[in-house]
Amino acid sequence: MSQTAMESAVDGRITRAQARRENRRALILRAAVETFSARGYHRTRVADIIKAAGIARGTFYLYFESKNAIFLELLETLLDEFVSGVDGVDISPSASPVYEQLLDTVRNLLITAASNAALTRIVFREAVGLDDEVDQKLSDFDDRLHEYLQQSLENGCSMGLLRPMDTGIIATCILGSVRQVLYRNLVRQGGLPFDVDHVAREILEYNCVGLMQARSLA
Amino acid sequence: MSQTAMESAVDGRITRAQARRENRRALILRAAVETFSARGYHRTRVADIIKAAGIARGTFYLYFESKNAIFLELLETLLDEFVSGVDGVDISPSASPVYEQLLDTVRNLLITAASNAALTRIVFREAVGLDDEVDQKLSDFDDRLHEYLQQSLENGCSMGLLRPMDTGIIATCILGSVRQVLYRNLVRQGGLPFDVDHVAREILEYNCVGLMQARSLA
Amino acid sequence: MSQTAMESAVDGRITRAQARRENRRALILRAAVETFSARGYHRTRVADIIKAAGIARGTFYLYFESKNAIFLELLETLLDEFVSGVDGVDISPSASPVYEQLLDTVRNLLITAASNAALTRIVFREAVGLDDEVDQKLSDFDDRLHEYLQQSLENGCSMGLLRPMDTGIIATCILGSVRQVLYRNLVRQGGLPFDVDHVAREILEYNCVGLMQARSLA
Amino acid sequence: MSQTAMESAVDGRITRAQARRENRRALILRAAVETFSARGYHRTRVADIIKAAGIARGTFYLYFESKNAIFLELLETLLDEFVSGVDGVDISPSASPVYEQLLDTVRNLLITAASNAALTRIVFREAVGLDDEVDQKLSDFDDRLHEYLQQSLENGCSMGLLRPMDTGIIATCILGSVRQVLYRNLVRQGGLPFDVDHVAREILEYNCVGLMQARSLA
DNA sequence: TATGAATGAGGGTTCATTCAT
DNA sequence: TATGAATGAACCCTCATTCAT
Repeated sequence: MSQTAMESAVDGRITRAQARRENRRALILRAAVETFSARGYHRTRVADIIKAAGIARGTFYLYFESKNAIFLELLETLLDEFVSGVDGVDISPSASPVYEQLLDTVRNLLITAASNAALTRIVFREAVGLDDEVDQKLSDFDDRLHEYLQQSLENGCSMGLLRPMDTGIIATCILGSVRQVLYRNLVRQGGLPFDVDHVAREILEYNCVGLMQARSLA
Repeated sequence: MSQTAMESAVDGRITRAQARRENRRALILRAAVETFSARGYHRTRVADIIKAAGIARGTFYLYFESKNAIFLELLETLLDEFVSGVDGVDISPSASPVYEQLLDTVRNLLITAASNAALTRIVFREAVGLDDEVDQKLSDFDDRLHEYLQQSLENGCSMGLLRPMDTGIIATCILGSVRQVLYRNLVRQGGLPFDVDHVAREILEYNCVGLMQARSLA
Repeated sequence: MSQTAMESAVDGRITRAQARRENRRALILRAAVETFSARGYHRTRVADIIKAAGIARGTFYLYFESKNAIFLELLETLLDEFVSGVDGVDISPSASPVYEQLLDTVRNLLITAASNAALTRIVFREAVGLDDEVDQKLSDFDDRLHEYLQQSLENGCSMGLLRPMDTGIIATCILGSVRQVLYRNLVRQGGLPFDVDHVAREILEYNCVGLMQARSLA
Repeated sequence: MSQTAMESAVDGRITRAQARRENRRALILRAAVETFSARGYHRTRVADIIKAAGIARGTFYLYFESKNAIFLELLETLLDEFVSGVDGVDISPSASPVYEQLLDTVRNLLITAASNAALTRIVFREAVGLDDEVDQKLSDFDDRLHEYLQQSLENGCSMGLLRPMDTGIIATCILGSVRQVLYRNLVRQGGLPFDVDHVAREILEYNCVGLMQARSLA
């Protein structure tokens, strides 16, 4: 056997081992998602996760440093997915209108949440207040969305597309309206599938024109 | 000493004892609010509360059945205050306009939250997922507000004051927008005082007319 | 008022105060008997006793040093009554036959037990193993009865009235047979009244016929 | 390694693990017997048992649900041993005489007690009054023995072997006589070994001679 | 790597007793 | 003397993490 062949054999072995390891990690992560989602962080014991994953106690700690660590990883994964669905606002002439971009963002958030229902449920249920690191991550995520929204709003205002407003407060309102809809659909209604498009349109309509009857001459 | 005098003396003693007891309860409740607010429910040990209250271990259990019970009582107190600020919608001709009533409700929620900052912080931070009873109470509260809002919206629609909409979703949006503002002001910004009136107006404006510049020809 | 009169007045006051005190003690003792009897020593809390007696917590400790002390006093009372029912064996010609004396003793034990049902129940249920002092008192009582019986048996043997036997073991048997009957009647059967005479005769028949020299002509 | 070899290796591992577990359980049970026997149930803390067993706190709960559970198991073990020594009465012509069967039963009880001295001591000292489940178990045991004895007595009476009697009371007497002898030998005399055969014969002599039909020429 | 028995810090609750009124 | 609020030592049990196999 040539050295090259040997190397690649070794590589193959390593690769296969790594794949095995990744599969195992994924297995445990899935089990953790289910368990955390069903029982909440504090009521979930490591024993529950390993039972759901069908692994031994010690094995858990070969893949994750602690119960807190696996939760943190799940949280990061979800937030990353959310963030990746939020594109920066493009105000170049060739770009789609700002409100179209906002619509896309809302839709992305809804879709991400819907396809990560269990995970989202955990975060909404009780990620806040767990520990300082978790709190920080959520705060950062919130801040990031908030800043993005506020910037978008300010751009819209200065371009005359949006009415004058306290962009800090309104950005918070927008975030909250979306967040609450997610919460109600995922946590409260037991994760039943919902009409993403309809919901997104309602949210957008609500955000753009508010509640009142169109004022012809306002 | 006449019998009447004796009786009132006894009454006095009873009243004083009751007052003492109430004071004591209040003392412990205050200590609990501080501790829960600062450290969160799970990281708060009974030891922390009694240290903050300056009482002995056993004394705590003289006034509250358990750590969970005192939390539940705090939660109820807060939710009751919130609920009491939400009046039913009055659509009689002599009543103020529906949007005025909504404005009052928003203001009331903001004020209640601001004057119970620590308590509100606890509820927002981690009341959800604590235990089934707490979850139920919070859900009920949410549902109550949601129903009230949805009913108001439907009234507004049928009276032609509001545009047609999916009142279920929009009620959720409204709730979320207010909730998020509270969260940001109380939890994130460390409870710094904020301009309730300004915030309420912004929220209302946001809810009523949305984000967009007035559409002259819609 | 003469000095003598005053003194006797004072005496009267003292006497009346003492009477009051004794009544109070008796009240608490009765309450303790009921509670201990119903729930057992360990499951009885001081709170139960004072509730049954209708007195305040602190009052209890004005009359008894501790929960253990009141139990000890009850125990002593009962054992004293039992002991007083056991007369020394009289073998003088003018005395009634030994087996008559034994019969009386058994009857006395039964009667004492029946008229102190609750108290006896406590002692049978769990006086043993409570603490060293209680154990000692019970052991002493047991020893005393045992010795008395053994002596009686030896007398009977040496007088040719009883068959030869290991008086130590047999004394124990006799004690046990009586004890078990009490236990069954008082503890197990809920303290329903029982026919003392019938039971005593059966016990005696059981014991005596077994112990006596063969009855050639019965 | 052949599949069969592998399987047996696995079996071996499982068996060894089970054996280890059983040993461990037995170790803790022994420690518990010692501690309960020496200090009594209530004065025994779980800390005492684990110190005696040389294990950690948590380990205890790996093998037993609670302090109460381990006591219950000890109790059951002992009562089972006692019960297994009590054979049903056989009145067929080929069977040994009824009184021989009773003799065996007494002997068995004595032997079981003697070889489980510490355990028996606990049960005698304070099993009664511990909790409802324990009480029930002891009552059931008592009832079982009592019924067995009463049935035996009735058989003996109807066969003309025994004199007429109140079999309920007399069964109680017999039980008590044996019980008291056990108590005296195991609890009071510190568990010093005793001459089982001699004691059994004395008990039997005491019981049988008393129960039998009058012996005309004995 | 996989296992699961062992660990022990941690925390909630009870209840006999004390003491200021 | 009577009260009952206050005390705090005592003790059971859980569960995240470690480690020998």
